[in-house]
Amino acid sequence: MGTINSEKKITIGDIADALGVSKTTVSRAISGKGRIGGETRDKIMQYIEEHNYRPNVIAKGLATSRTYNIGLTMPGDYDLIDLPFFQKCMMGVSEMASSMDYDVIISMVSANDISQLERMINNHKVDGIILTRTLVSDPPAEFLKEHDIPFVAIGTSSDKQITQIDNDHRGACKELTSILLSRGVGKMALIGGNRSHVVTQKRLQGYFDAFVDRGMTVDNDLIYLDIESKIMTDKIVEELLDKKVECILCMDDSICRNVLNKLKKSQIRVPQDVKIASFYNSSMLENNIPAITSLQFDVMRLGVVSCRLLLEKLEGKEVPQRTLLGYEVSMKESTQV
Amino acid sequence: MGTINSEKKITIGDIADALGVSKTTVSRAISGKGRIGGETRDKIMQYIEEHNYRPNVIAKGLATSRTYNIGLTMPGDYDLIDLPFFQKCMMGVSEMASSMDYDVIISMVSANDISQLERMINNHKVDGIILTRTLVSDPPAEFLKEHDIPFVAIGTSSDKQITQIDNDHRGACKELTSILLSRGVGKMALIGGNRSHVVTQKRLQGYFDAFVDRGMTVDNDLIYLDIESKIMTDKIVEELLDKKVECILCMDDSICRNVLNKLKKSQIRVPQDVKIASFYNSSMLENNIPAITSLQFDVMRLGVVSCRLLLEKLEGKEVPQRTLLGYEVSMKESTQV
DNA sequence: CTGAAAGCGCTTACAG
DNA sequence: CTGAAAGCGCTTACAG
Repeated sequence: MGTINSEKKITIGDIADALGVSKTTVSRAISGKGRIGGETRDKIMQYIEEHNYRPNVIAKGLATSRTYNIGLTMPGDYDLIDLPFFQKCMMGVSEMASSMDYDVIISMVSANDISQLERMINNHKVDGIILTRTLVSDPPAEFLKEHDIPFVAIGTSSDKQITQIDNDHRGACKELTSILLSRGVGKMALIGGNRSHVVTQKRLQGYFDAFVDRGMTVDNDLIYLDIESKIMTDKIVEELLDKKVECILCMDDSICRNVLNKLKKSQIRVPQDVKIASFYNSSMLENNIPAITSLQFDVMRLGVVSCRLLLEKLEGKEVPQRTLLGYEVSMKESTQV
Repeated sequence: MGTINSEKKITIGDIADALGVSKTTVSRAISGKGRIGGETRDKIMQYIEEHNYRPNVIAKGLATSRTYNIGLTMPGDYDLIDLPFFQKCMMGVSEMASSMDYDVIISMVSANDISQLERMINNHKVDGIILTRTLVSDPPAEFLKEHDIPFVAIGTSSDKQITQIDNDHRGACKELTSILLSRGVGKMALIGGNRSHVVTQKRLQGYFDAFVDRGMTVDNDLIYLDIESKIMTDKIVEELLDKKVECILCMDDSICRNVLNKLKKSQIRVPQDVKIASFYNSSMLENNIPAITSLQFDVMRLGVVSCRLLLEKLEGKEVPQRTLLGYEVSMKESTQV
């Protein structure tokens, strides 16, 4: 370990001097661009290897006006911070970026404060951006478009100009609903969040798709959206129990948890008295007793793929405007007949 | 918005030309370093304001051999990814960094793979590092020490050379234990995780402190450490019930959840049959029915403070080797007498 | 108080 | 196949 720090920060110039070649030649050996003799290159590469030379990415960036950094937005809202979704995305992004010798800079944004994002752009700290969610009115996306910054978004947007990567929520919801219908679960309620979220619409469509597919009609009285509080959830669950539903489909794990709590308080048993399933997974639900039937999405892959697409975009390649990733349906005790 | 992009990337040279001064002078006006005439400065600052000039941080970095980036390690282990702890730390770090015009680059590390960290350092992408946890044998910390990279660590380490920021776990555990003892809860078990983790030791000490303080003796038969699985937890809970404990103290929220699940399966009521408390908070426990008594730590502040200390260190200031942050004891239904 | 010049460590036409 | 030179956008002794 004494050797590690013995010769510090050797530069392209040092190599050139040591080997009696020009800096240009060294640069070419490293980048692989431009013609260079095989012998010369080998000599240089060997020296680099032996002396553990690492190019200064900052200097390279200044010369090529690139940073080899990509920005990743993370939600700054306090209520979202608990969701492992964003952390898993980040893992995927980081893994892919790292493998391509890029680094990822994070930026906390909320709907009404994108100042961190602005700073990052204005300071020219990144080559491109990954947005970890899409909004109906999307200030971060608007800002990036105005400033001509390459970016991709995890999520779905109606804006055709935005490169999007998302799970196939619609297809997944359709499949889960279908499976339950095929098992004879008829009176099936659906409760979900903000209907102005794109994902809410997708889930709703999937639910409808399943009924249409089987030639059945949806009972609109069993659909409740825009649920925003535990209190609302409690009230709705009571209504649903009065209506004697057989199953409650929850659009996400958070709503599902609230439903489960309410049922517990009301001493209703799952799945004996009512079945439960969730259109989104989380470890919380898996660990529940009974385990909850839910859709499983590979969130880390979402990060990997979106990072790959952004990097391709930065290379000037064409990328598909929308990429849909798969899912799994995980049937558990909570929907057992 | 047409104006936003109309004149792109103006440089210090452009300003100098436009105003008939030298680049040196412009640089001085911006940095505030070196003598400069009031009028000249005002003129330059006004121009900057009007033309929305933003210095190129990369170029500045190359000239000063700084990056204005700090690195933040995040655990790459899949089992830790669900913990909101790291995300909250990140929020705090990001907020402080941003306010000082620094950016934060993330790096996923696990005990047996610090290659991302190495890359970041070798590529000279950051000025310093924040480690979000400490390990008994700590490869990331060792690496940083060898390479002389300034860093601080969130957590506690026996290595006196490491600048550490941590919650006062010992004090907090002592206080919660004390409160319960003072309420007459006598037969109180303690169960926790890996005893080679520093935090486990701190919590254990706090528990002992409380007994010693009140002149009571600890029953070692009620202490179980190195719990690593649900199965172990289940077995231990059974033993504890046989021993007729009045209360089970869980060292963290994850263990606590497993205990609660086991109790539920065994139809043991909380708090009527046995009381429960946790030495660590999480929204999961707050939302539990009944709500669980626990220690509350302000994790975001941990991030803010550690970032502030790192930045001070980078300025060459002396910082305390160890900083302890406060806590709150949150008494809930689960320990009601 | 102000400026010309060198330098940070790389890349890349251009010329040979 | 190789090199001298200019340039990326800043900073900072040094000289005036």
